Amino acid sequence: MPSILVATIPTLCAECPLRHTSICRVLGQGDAAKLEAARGRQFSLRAKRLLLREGDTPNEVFRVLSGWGARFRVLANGSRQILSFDLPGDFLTPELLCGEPARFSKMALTSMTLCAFPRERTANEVFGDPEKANFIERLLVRRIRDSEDRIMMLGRLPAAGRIAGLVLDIHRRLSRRGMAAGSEFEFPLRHEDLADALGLTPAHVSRTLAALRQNKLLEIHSARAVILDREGLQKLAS
Amino acid sequence: MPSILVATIPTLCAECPLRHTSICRVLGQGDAAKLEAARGRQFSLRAKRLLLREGDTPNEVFRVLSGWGARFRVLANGSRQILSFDLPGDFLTPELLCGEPARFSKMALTSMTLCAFPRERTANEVFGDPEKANFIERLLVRRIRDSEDRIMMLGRLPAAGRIAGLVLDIHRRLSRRGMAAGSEFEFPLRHEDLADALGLTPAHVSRTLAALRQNKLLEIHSARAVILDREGLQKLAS
DNA sequence: CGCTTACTTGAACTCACTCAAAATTCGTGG
DNA sequence: CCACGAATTTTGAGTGAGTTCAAGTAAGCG
Repeated sequence: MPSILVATIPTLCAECPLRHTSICRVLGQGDAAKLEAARGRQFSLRAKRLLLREGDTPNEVFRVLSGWGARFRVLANGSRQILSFDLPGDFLTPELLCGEPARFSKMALTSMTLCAFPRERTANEVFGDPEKANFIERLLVRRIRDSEDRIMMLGRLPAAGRIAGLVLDIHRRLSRRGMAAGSEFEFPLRHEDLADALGLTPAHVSRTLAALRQNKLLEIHSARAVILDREGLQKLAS
Repeated sequence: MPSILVATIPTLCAECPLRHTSICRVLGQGDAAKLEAARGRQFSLRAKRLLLREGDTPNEVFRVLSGWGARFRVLANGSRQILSFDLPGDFLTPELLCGEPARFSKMALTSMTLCAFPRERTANEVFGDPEKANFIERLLVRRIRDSEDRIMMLGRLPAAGRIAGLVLDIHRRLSRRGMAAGSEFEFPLRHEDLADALGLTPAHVSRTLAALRQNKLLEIHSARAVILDREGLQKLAS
């Protein structure tokens, strides 16, 4: 076991760039002190560590401050299906607010920093107020939409289209958070992660990415992605 | 245009076997008169008719009294991806309660009978009361779960496993409603419907069903399905 | 009974997989 | 800063599951 670890200096909510968005806006309502009071611990997680195991009923929910994660399930035959990726700023596990056991695991893909919120207190806070409940409602509806987009991709698109769709989706999510410089952005996913999300094998992901690069559509190099031809990708992902 | 049509005698809520379940329980709370007041028209729909077109913002939501339907989207290349099947008793389009435009179409696969509820009034009724809102919340969470099950199937299972998983899922849903006689039940889906839901072609669905039949796992004949080996199917669908 | 729709089956093909080895990149410790 | 080992990516050859296209068969339905 290697020596550890960054003694993280917790970010104060008052100084957090994310405090006006997502769950933090809902819980803080513009008041940093109130938000700080709602928040639990803040902590880091190294790559490949599990944040949550299928069947767990965690007593915290989270917000991602930095780093990428994956939500996945493992089949009987041992293969992994990634259901979604967790990006910086995401509020994690709205579906676990009610205290049901998780139907999925969550793993850090890069090292991550997370803010934790006590589950039960947060649930009470949120479901006690129709307007706040509406926020969760929207999150759930968005997750349905995203799942169904994925179903479309898996059911009806060839490998190149699936990759195009996923990359565009991630780019859109990062852009909205100001985390993409135009068409270029961080992209720490390994081929194996892409494969497990898209129903492919790492080898075929490699070949397909090579083809996309050759056709001047998309470049992925050393944990960065560059969209060269948005139109073209969009067409592939119809 | 063929001559029409069954002058349906509307089922009275007081006599409806579904009145104590799902949305009808929520809206009626045991009082048939109250439910009758909440309900709008009741009507029939012939097979292949659209109930809803992608982009629509319908001013009604529905409950299926009888018949099967499909929720689907159509890709640029014209291919159809079925996202889910609507069975008798299902409450349709909880995600449209809020008045957002539909991201999918809905079609009757067999002839259907539906009860309509005015959307806006129902939404107010439901979201005004935390307990009722909770019902919708659960529906949404279940839909997420179902979508993610489908993602698993499409991403990681071969054709036989996908079919096994879908048939077991439908059997489970029908059983809960008392609509399956043990391991035998109505199954009006065409091979094309299965194919469009499972990311396959009708030809391959036919071949795979033949194999399942040969292995004494599952028989589908003239709109009926018989589960011969539940264990075996479950294993295929891991 | 005839027509349409759905299902089955065959042959050729293709996309993606498997298995394996080579090349590259990354992380770590010296 | 370099060197080493581990992880990841690339590439190749062979295979297989599922597709496409087409023809033939069976099953509903008016």
